[in-house]
Amino acid sequence: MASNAKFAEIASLAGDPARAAMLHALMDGRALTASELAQAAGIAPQTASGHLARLADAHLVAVTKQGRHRYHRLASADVARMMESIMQVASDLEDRRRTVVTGPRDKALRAARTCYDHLAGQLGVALADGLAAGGHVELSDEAGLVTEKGIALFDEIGIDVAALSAVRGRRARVLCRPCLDWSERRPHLAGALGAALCTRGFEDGWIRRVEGTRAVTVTRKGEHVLREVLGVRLAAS
Amino acid sequence: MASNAKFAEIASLAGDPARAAMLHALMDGRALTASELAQAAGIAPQTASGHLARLADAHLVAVTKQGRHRYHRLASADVARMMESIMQVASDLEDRRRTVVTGPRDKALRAARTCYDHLAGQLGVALADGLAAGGHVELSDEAGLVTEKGIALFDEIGIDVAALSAVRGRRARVLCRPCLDWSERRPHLAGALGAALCTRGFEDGWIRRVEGTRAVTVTRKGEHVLREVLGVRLAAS
DNA sequence: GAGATGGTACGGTGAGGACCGAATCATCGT
DNA sequence: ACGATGATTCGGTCCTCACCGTACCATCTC
Repeated sequence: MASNAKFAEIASLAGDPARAAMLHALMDGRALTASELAQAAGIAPQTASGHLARLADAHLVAVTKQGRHRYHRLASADVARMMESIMQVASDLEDRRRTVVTGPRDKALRAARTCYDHLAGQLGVALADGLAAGGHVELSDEAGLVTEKGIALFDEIGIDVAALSAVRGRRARVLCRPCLDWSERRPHLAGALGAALCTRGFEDGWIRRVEGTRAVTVTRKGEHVLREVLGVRLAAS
Repeated sequence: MASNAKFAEIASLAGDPARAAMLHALMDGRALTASELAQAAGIAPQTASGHLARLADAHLVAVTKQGRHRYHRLASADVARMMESIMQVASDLEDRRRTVVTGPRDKALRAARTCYDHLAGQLGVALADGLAAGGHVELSDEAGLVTEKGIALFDEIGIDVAALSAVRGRRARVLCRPCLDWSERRPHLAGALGAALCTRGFEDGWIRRVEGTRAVTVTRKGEHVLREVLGVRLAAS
């Protein structure tokens, strides 16, 4: 099969530690400059430049030129999904080998972070659990759906579920994808709905980015909304 | 983050052409011997042995010793999903570069093949389309669900949907995962339901494996069942 | 214009690893 | 027990590629 070569090419590109670190840094969905990515990977700018050229050539990252800066971002949601699925296998491996203890530096990341365009970590899982417990979504390891009740709830907070995808069924809509969380090993919300919730959260000030990382913090306002409206039960931090 | 190293390790393992070919050969879900995999990858047995040891160490493949043979299979559905997601990105790349013409040797594979534990290719897509058109499942790019009507239909052909997963909702069940087809670029059925349909197809003689490949053929009986019961419209081959 | 900063080619060095030949171990058939 | 077959280990060769020093191009600032 001809595509075996392409397969190996893609996997190999993601398989270099430096490139993996750069791709990892882009997983929050933002666009970063070449220098920032070089620093994230801990390599010299020239080296990073070479790597980024290869990643762009393979359409793993997209480049936007802006003045003397070149902004790099993940090329598509497909790439992000690929990264997630590799992370899933990698964290499985980590578990089986039972080597490292949870690094204290990861604490903020494990509590709440963005994963490309949606929320992950304990917050992401708690959000998914809360919505599932309230009967607003139904989730399994492999698929998910929004219920009628969920459609009403999301409408309340300004998310038009119908607009998120072509209308299909009447009773329920299929546009919420479960995404196994590598730190919690439980599904959280991804897909169009997960992205919309995350965006809404930033816009309405429920959550805020921690400068320079994928971690996010929940604001006081956010605590209230999450608990009262979305049924999220957050462990005391 | 500590898991970056593991990530790179996994991706790097999948990124070698020889190992990629072996993993590819295992994508039909069967277990193959070391020699068979060596031949599939076009390398000497000693080389394959080394590769397989590394793949097993990273828990990408699982090994079953049986007499003087050692059978290797994909370690988990997670690994298969990872492969699929990489294939997705790789086929995207292939499209954009517009280099190769569809190889004539791939014809059988494009028509109908297994993808780990479910059906793919034109057959897989047509099956998904037929079930969706009949209102038995609802599919989007990111999620899928089985309708009440679908539950009844699958019960008719001997698939107990309730038994496939823990019971959650009443109206619909979420255990059918869409899986983008790399050759058709349309979703087909994966997940527990996709696997069950594929198994049922082999057991009841609707489809048959083509020796030594992932391709499958539809039997005369299968044509009938697919058309009359499942609403599949197959293009004349 | 001159200087500063982000980013990109080019060349050489060094390490990791893919590969196979030869030898060894394990298991099956007779 | 003996040869045949599947599979692994060891040793050595070769090549790819990640990395950075140096030099160069592009853009912004003054």
